[in-house]
Amino acid sequence: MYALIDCNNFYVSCERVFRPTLENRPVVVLSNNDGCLISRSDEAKALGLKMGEPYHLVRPALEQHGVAVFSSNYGLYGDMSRRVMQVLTGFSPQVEVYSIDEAFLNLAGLRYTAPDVRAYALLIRDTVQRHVGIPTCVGVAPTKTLAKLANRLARKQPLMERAVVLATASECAAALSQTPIQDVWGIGRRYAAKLREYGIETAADLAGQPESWVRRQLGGITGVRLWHELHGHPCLDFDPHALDEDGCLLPAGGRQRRSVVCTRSFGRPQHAAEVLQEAIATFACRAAEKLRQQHLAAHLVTVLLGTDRYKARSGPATVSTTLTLPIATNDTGELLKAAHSALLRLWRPGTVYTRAGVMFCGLEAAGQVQTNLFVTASDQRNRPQLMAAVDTLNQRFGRGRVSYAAAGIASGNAGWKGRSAMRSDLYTTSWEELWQI
DNA sequence: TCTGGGGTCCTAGGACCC
DNA sequence: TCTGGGGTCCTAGGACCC
Repeated sequence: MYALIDCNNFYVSCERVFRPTLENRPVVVLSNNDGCLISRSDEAKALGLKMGEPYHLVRPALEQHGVAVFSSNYGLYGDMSRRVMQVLTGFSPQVEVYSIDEAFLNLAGLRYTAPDVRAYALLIRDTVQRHVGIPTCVGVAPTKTLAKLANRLARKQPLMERAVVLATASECAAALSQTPIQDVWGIGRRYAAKLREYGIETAADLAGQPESWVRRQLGGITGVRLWHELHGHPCLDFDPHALDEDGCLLPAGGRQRRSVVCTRSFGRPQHAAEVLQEAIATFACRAAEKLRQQHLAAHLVTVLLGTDRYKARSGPATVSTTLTLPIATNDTGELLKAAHSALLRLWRPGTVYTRAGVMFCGLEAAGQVQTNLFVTASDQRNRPQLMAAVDTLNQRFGRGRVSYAAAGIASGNAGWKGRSAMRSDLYTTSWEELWQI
């Protein structure tokens, strides 16, 4: 049996922990650049506000209804997430962190410290609420896909009872027939529309089709796995995170990451090469930091430039180019050089860009990098120590405290930087912004 | 003026190898 | 009538997740 614990309206719930007066009031959190609505309280959902709606379009309605609005504060959400996951490690030795706000627990072979599975699920829920202040839903079932489905059903329950267990075949069957096809994990908008054309409206309808038909319609093996999962046969990997001696989750999961990305929309559209160069350098520095944090090195560097997605145009909205480095690296200096030449290859005078980004692929474990015949040891001497020193300083004194000049001087008026006008404080991770009572 | 960011997996087709 | 078998790597495109 797997349990899926999912935080309710996670970003909004994080804001409410530190602003309890926002309980029972409509609250929304915006995406980067204050662009879209990406988290809504139940009250905000009841007002008809939709996921992903552009802020500038719904702003009058938000003001009219007195909705509390926050820019996103990933420093805070990341730390709250870490706390939630930490609590979950007390309920199973096998925790798979699936996203910032949800995790799977493997319950196989556990002796519950509760009368039955449902009581255990509720105990998990109550403990997260009490220790971290975040409300959750718990779904328990024989496969991850069914646990997802159980979790969705739990969301409809009264606040204190949000746990659903699907143990028997009849419980699973009832849950399948209650679930609209578009709510099944792995069925997105396209597949849902396609399946509805064949008269498939619920998860039960899909499970009732022959396996071969599902294979043909739903992208081959992916569809077959989904079908078996709905029938209660686990097909998806469970990748528990390793725990250290203190029971803390180690950052790297079972499998190695495939790519590390940093992309941003600009506060205002940009065309000048020097400005784009500064933005790209900033993103490359940030992504290189992430590489080192995860002990990875990259040998493919991709730079992306995006134009207005919502304007009529000829040609693609995003252009990109990739450079291959002879040897994988996580040295910011080398990655900056590569990103810079990729940018020069891509940039066209007179074009107005609204977004840009840097992507590192071809990842290898740092320290086990395949080298080549023509590299001499002195090329690399002291560079890892330099990077480690830069990272240590920035960790201790704040991000960007020590930086490359190519990334620009923090003047605060760089037009490419995104808006974030309504960000709450970093209550739990910054000495300057500690929660004040 | 104004519409996010960061990921994953799978398939098909082409080019190439022995 | 009629042209093998078994592979790898890369790219583009499509779908999905939160």
